[in-house]
Amino acid sequence: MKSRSKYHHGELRSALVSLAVAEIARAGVEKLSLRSLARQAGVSPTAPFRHFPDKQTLLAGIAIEGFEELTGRLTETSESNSDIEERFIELGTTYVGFAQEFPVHYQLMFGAVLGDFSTSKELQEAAASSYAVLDATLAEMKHSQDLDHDVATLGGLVWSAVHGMASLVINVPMASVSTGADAAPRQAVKSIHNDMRAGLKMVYRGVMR
Amino acid sequence: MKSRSKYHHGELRSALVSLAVAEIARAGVEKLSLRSLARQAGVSPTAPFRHFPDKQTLLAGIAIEGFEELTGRLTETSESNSDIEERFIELGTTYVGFAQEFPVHYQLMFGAVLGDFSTSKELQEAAASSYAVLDATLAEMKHSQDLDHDVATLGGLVWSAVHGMASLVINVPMASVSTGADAAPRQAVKSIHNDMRAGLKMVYRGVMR
DNA sequence: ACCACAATGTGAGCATTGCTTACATTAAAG
DNA sequence: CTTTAATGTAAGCAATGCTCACATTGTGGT
Repeated sequence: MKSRSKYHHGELRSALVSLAVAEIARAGVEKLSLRSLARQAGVSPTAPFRHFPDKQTLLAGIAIEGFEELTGRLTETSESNSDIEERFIELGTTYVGFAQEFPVHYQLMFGAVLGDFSTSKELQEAAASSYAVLDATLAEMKHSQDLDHDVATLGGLVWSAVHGMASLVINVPMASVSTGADAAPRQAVKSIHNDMRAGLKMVYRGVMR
Repeated sequence: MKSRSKYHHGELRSALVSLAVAEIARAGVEKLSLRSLARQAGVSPTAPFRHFPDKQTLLAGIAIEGFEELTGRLTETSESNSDIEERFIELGTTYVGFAQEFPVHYQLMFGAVLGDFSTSKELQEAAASSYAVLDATLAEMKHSQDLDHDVATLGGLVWSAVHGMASLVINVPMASVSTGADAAPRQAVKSIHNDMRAGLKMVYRGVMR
């Protein structure tokens, strides 16, 4: 039960994260203000500091939340696909799908705003968990398929392609550029996005013998 | 000749851009301060506003500078490679090479910090120029090679892979993560980076019939 | 050579921000 | 039920982005 007096918010931490994500989506990370978040949450300007030592850590919190969600999705995808090639491809679509649904999180997870992850052990671990799922699949492929390139190179290539797709789907700076004759790039992105499975298959076959 | 009195800086605009790039590389875009730049340039705190209406525009200026440099490099690469496949591959290495040498610029050009490009016509045009070079090569490939996929999809795939490589080479959040057993991702990136040509060839062959 | 004028830089100042420090209230544990 | 840790508040400081009124300088038209 909740006390009538709202001296204690009760869910401030998670409320701040949600509000921050919404604010970033609306106005960009550049104009995010802790005080504004506090106002929206109906709390004093200094209350947020009881949950995050500073602004950076609040942002890191969003990234951590993102990695946790991503890890969950990747794990689920991995477990529900026994065929290795199928799994490989589905992991890619899951990855890009996540980026689509959580653009703000993704941007914090892979953008340069957060700088080096070394400042937060929690962040490092959350990120490592996500990559562990991908690594596992890669390792299995190494044994179950005849690759003509080492797994490291394969991983880099695939990761590059998938990560690139995700980035483009999110940012698509071209959305504003391609208004006329130069609409090709945008269509390209849209196309590759619409037919992600085909795209990954192409990469896959470029690597396999 | 320069007047002895330095009431007028003379090169303030470009000086501010350089200083800003250095500052971002050192401390991140989050703690960039116009006043600090002014101090470093030895001018009053309000002087920068004579060259940029606001902070965002200063950042956009960096991105524009980046697109100009990139366009120049891509053009040069394109002109010095007559063979189409060779050109295709070299464009990719040039792209990633640029990202490596100008990480701050790249981050502003393709990150989410700048939001929608629609705020600056100059930015839109600078970006369009860069993509024009890639589009041209893609269009030529369509006619000189037998592709089993339309050029739009091909463009998206290649752009994704190259852009992804560039992003990873720059950010490599893993640089801090992979300190122990999970060093695989980093090696993957390093490998794909070291052997960029081979990587692009894989993609290329995945797409070609 | 002059001088009006646009370009560039200055100084003071305002609202807002991140963050600190000292204190208040509440929830939880003993 | 009391002690204590968790959580929130109030006041305040230095720094920032930006505006406005004013100063200085370079430049083009006569």
